[in-house]
Amino acid sequence: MARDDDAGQGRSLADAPQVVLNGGLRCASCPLADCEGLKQPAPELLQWISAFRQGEARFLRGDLVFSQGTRPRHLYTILSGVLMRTRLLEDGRRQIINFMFPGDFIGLQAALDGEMTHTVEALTGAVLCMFNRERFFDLAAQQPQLSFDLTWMAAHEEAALEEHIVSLGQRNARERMTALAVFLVQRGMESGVASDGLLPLTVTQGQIADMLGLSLVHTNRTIQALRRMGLVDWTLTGIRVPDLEAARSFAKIDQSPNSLRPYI
Amino acid sequence: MARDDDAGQGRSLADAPQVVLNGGLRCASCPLADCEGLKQPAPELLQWISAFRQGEARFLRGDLVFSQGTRPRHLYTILSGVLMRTRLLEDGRRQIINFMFPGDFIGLQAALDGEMTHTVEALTGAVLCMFNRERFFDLAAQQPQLSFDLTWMAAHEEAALEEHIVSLGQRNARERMTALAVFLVQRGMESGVASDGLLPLTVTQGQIADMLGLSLVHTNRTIQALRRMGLVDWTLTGIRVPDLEAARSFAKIDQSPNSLRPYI
DNA sequence: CGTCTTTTTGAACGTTCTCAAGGGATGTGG
DNA sequence: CCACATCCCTTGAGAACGTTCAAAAAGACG
Repeated sequence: MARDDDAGQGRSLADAPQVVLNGGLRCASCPLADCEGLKQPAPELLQWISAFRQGEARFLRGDLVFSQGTRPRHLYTILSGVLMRTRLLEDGRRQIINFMFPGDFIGLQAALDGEMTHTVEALTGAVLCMFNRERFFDLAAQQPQLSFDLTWMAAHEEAALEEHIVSLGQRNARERMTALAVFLVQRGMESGVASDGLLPLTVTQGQIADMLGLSLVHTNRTIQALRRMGLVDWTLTGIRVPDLEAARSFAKIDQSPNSLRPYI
Repeated sequence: MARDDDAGQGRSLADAPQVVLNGGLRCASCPLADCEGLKQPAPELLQWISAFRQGEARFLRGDLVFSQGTRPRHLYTILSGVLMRTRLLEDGRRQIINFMFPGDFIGLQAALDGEMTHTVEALTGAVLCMFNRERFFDLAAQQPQLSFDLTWMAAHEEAALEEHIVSLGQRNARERMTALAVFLVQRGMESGVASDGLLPLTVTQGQIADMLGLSLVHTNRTIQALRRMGLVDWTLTGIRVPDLEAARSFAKIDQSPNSLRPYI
């Protein structure tokens, strides 16, 4: 309802991202190792991962990591940066499905099915850890803990989408936007990207509109309303939620007890 | 927006469902073995499953299999029947997340996290195959194929929710309802529950409203509109979509190539 | 036959959308 | 340094879609 075009301001898939074959950071110095919100892999699993990883890929804001309908050759773990998953209807309407933070695994669905049902676009500069898609599951079969973690991640992504469905189905514009802001800030804090109720992240109002299923105009008015109410201050440069508890109660979010998130 | 109460017309969780310990059908005569839409487990996996299963549980329409906020002791595979997953907000608003058909696995998220984030309710009489939650993952670790199937199922459920998010975010009432009808009929045909564009299934308009995030009144008017248009004929006793292709094109659904669904 | 649930209808109201236009910031080329 | 283009945000006003309240009709069930 909001989008005219937009997607693809950055380099498209055709322009290869900057790839560093195994020369980049090794797992021993993985930036995710310091992240508090993450469950660190056991030494032997780490070793396996280390042997399997192919290198890193760097993307700029606006770059597409995957494109809906294509068959990707790689799987990725986000080392740094924030990305989003979007889905296009034939007539150009666009829906943002979810956002992805450091530690998240990208491409699981494609790895199983072959063809992407959505597009993944970088919202900030991003560094991803590359894996080969072909051999992934054969090798995963030898690592029960890894299979378990994969299942865990898929199940939790599902839970996040559930929450999102509740938002779209039952909440009005203000509640919806508040719920999204709280979700993002919280998720950012778990990933060490946000702190103190502030997540520095460039999201345009057009993108917010596509995430919430609202028109651009109404999105703008809702942002202003929440700002006046002191609940959420969302600007081009970041999201601030001064009182998370107040925001949660306003949007009727029930705080889910979050266990430690594994990563690969 | 629609619900007053409703949930729990049947027996609640307190009233135990009818449970048949291993006396019921054995895997050798599993009703799912004949289902065309399902990928049959390999013999050795089947044997493992057979040893692990605890029996069957039978539920009536309206019975709750799981209740939001509780810690279930069992996991289930649906042998027959149709169920739905719903989520309640504090203030009583309810959102139906998805429907579940024979072959679907129930309780994965709870198995990982302990606490249910949603309720599962039987829409028809249902027979479920019971597994013990505690030992499930220990044993699954010994069956790589099983781990893979679990990941597959979680990833695909995620894809279904994605589609649902697109509906809620981007489609208007008519498109939304058409998309849901097509999804259900198609899913029913894969499970052998529906045929010829007709799915016999008792869903009240109140439930449809909660699934689509619409008010009861508007749901009713939308049903009538779609009936007049000859696209979807949805009554208390079933859903009929005379021309699936026309309906798909109206709702802008891109036919996803569906691979065979595994089950446990 | 009476009760309960579900569907249907009317009418007023409110949220959200669309159309239309203007303004601020940033960047590029002349 | 200015002119122009682009992107994003902002505002106004009317229309459309969807909600709420209220009540009645139609089925389902014992």
